[in-house]
Amino acid sequence: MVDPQAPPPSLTALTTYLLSRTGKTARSRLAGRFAERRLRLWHHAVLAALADFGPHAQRELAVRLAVDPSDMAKILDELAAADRVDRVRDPADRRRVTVTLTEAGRALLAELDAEAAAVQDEVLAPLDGDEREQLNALLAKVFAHLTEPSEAPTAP
Amino acid sequence: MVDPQAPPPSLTALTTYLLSRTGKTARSRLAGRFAERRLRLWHHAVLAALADFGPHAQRELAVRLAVDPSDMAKILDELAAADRVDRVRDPADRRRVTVTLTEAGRALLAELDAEAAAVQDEVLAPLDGDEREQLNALLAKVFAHLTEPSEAPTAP
DNA sequence: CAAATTAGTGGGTGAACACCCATCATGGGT
DNA sequence: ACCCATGATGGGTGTTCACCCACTAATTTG
Repeated sequence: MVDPQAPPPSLTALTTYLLSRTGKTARSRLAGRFAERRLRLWHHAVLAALADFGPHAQRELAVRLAVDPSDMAKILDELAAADRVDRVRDPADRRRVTVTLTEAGRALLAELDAEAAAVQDEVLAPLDGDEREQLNALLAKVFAHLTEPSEAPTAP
Repeated sequence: MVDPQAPPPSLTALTTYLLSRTGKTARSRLAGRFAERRLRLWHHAVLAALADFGPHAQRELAVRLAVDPSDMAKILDELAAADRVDRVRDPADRRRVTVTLTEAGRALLAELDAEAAAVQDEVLAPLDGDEREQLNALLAKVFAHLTEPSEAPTAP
């Protein structure tokens, strides 16, 4: 009795295929949970960035997260409407808007972090603690390499 | 001098985040290469399934790859137009169409496999042979678990 | 002070994608 | 023979997503 749903072995033999598939389901499971709160993954990313790095000018946030500034404005609209962030004009440069995490925002972030951890537990269920560390270390290496593609020589 | 593009550490600490990001770039890099040939990832998957499992009824192909039958028809239209597959009506059941890989299809598959391997080499560049094996083994475990979610007890 | 630049915003576009439905031909069951 | 189920197909829908342009307000530069 062979599983008729089994994907072709020549694909499952590809690490990048497994990477892509598992990454996609992890992503979509978390997105599904967020959707119940009328939130998307970007909301989480923005809150996390604010918590990690402190207040940001809106444009800096957009650059950091590699989002179009126009899209960032919409994301912040939604977060601000729920009082998760404060947007105040920078008095020194009144074009700029400084975005700050509110207490409610910090609370929401904690909940979203918990959801993310729960999904991670689901996805990584078959791995024990050691294996999870290994996986994380390997992926961190790969990710670091992907985000720093151009390694310019240190200087003439 | 801090990289303003660096994602929040609280995200990069999540294995699922790394999984999702690296998977996404692997996917999109390969999709980009395929696009130069006017192909999409599904074309590769279909060819691989035919090579791995031999001729299929069209519907079985759709079920196996979890694609809507209607979309499968379109994919096969394109492959058949380029003579990569043969579609012949099953004489025993003339509703069915048996899909077979042609020689040209096999040749194309070899090229696409090579592209996939090349992308994989790019993505996994920072890992040595041992690490790649580890990563593949870990992901295979996770993937197997994700594709067999409901483990029903063997009998009442 | 005029001109060019930058920050934020609103609106719109187009590709990719997964889905769903209606239709037609065929086959099986009664 | 008739009715229902099935395989293939064409067409269409809605969503998500990244991206881009135009506009306003504010600042910097020459």
